[in-house]
Amino acid sequence: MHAARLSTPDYVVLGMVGLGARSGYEIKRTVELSIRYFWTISPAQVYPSLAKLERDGLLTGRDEPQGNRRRRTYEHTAAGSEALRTWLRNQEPMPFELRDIAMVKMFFADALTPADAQELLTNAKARSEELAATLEAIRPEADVEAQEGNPHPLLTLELGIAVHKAMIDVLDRFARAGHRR
Amino acid sequence: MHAARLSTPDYVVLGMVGLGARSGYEIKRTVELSIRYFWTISPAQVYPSLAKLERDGLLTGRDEPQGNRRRRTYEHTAAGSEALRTWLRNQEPMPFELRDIAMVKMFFADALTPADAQELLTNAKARSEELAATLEAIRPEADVEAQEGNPHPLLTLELGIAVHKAMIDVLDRFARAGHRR
DNA sequence: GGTAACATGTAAGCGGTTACATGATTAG
DNA sequence: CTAATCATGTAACCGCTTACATGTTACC
Repeated sequence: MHAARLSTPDYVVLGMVGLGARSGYEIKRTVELSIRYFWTISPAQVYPSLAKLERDGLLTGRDEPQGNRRRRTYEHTAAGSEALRTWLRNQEPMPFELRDIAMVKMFFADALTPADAQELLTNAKARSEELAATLEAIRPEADVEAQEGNPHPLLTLELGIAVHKAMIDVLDRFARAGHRR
Repeated sequence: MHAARLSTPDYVVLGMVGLGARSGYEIKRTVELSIRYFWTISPAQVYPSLAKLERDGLLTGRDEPQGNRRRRTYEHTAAGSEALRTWLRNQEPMPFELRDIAMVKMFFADALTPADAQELLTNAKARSEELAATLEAIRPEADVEAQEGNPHPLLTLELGIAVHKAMIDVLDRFARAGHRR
């Protein structure tokens, strides 16, 4: 029950249980449906994390098999809710970490012929357009959730959309400025 | 001399040599001054990577000590330039990978009191403002480089600035919309 | 009867960082 | 004299992913 320091993935698991994801499987699926564009998590992290959080007294688990299919569900303890809030309030440094191969390639694009460089930028723009469209597609659900009193998933969704629209704008302006030459 | 497949950090090293960074130390420093906001690299990667690229015949190294201070400098071979261009042209999938604790925290902010949630968003906004300002500060150098015929570092710089300005906008609109309540 | 989804877990490996180790030169 | 910068490297560790292993239930 004594708390080894929790990692960010642990807090993601804790947070998802707080939002109603009950089993490990559901946590993983919910991550895919929501925060996938700024955080990912694999089953090999989720299950050990749940076990650890339960050992530390931040979650209570109970077996809730569906027929013969096993299933373990979790809920916050009081300590678990408090640990999540403490982490959210805690003003640790939050470096903006982006590892983007497309940006790296664009940075080095001078090594290419103008035509090849242009193609690279076109691909990057297409990628952002696809991502923005994908995010727009889930906006209705986030809207509903916002009207039900939790506007923050909509906020992060809008941040994602805005980021990609901004990138599209810059790439468009650059192309029009005629750096192709 | 036979090529084990190169990783992205290897191509970053190769690309930096192409842009004129000569020693391992200089490569590391140049990364810090330029692409740090979308790619990082540590000395423990740079030196083995240089050795590998030389073994593979993509770089030629020569010892160029400065006084008694040792120093090994590198240049592209023809195969090295070609390998870089091939990689830049190659249309591998380039997933947009962002791991951002601030976004995660904002996503879960509903677990906080409105006042604490607002503070979280204020911090996120401040972070983007600082980053945008830092990037703006190096714009003059990128402008000069663009006028000298390599506009791509300026492009990636502008992408970074635009991304953070977009985030600031969304966070401002959200705050004004009065979700604090 | 087969595929997809539900469900949980482990083992091995990889990519990367941190910390360490060493030493020369320059600027204050 | 001392701190910062230049310069190169290794060893240990860690977080995370991939691949594997197993079994159930729902749907076509």
